[in-house]
Amino acid sequence: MLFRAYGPQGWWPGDTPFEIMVGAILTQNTAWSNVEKAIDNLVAKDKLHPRAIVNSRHDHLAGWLRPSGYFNIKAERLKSFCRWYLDAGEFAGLDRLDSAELRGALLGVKGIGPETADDILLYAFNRPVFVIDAYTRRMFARLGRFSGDEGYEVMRADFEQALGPDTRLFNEYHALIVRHAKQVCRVRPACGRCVLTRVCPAAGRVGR
DNA sequence: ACCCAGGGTCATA
DNA sequence: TATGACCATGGG
Repeated sequence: MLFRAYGPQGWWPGDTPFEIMVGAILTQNTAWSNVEKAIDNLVAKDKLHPRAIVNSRHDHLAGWLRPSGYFNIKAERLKSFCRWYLDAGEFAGLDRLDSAELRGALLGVKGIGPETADDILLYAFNRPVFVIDAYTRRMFARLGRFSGDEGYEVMRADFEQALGPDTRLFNEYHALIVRHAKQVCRVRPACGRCVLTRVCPAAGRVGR
């Protein structure tokens, strides 16, 4: 199905675990194309490092993050995350924790909610965690598997139980859903993309 | 000109 | 627990 159409995605876009984490925070409710611009700014200033970010002035950091939207909030979130990340011993220190501990620790960082935490767990730490995003909620609500207003944890548990603890599968599965969302909607009747959008001519309105 | 995007926090009831 | 306001840019 989706895999047939798009092939392996090899997600997440980003070369290092830290870059993946930064992207996960910056992409909150934001188009990825805008996140790329912000990350490019950080790279151009050689600031894509936790220490450099912690030491940056707020107005400078916010300026670099500007294209990704919510730049004042995201500057604070990135800083609080980087402070925590350094204190925790960066990747090596955190990678010692088991998935439940690591998830709990991530959720304790201001600015990191369930979805961002799971992006980081799955794509930066390669832990078997299934990411529930807006696309996934809408798609499976319209397919009838969920009503659309279940809690995040309920859906995550259901997917993880149904698919088994398979990091590579979780990785591809979520990536393919998002990949499909980038597909242009070809008018009606069966645009194929409408299961992922808020409003669909055929399926009505679902979820958040 | 409008709608939306790979959410999260905080205030309120 | 459950809504709602708020954050803000850029592309279609």
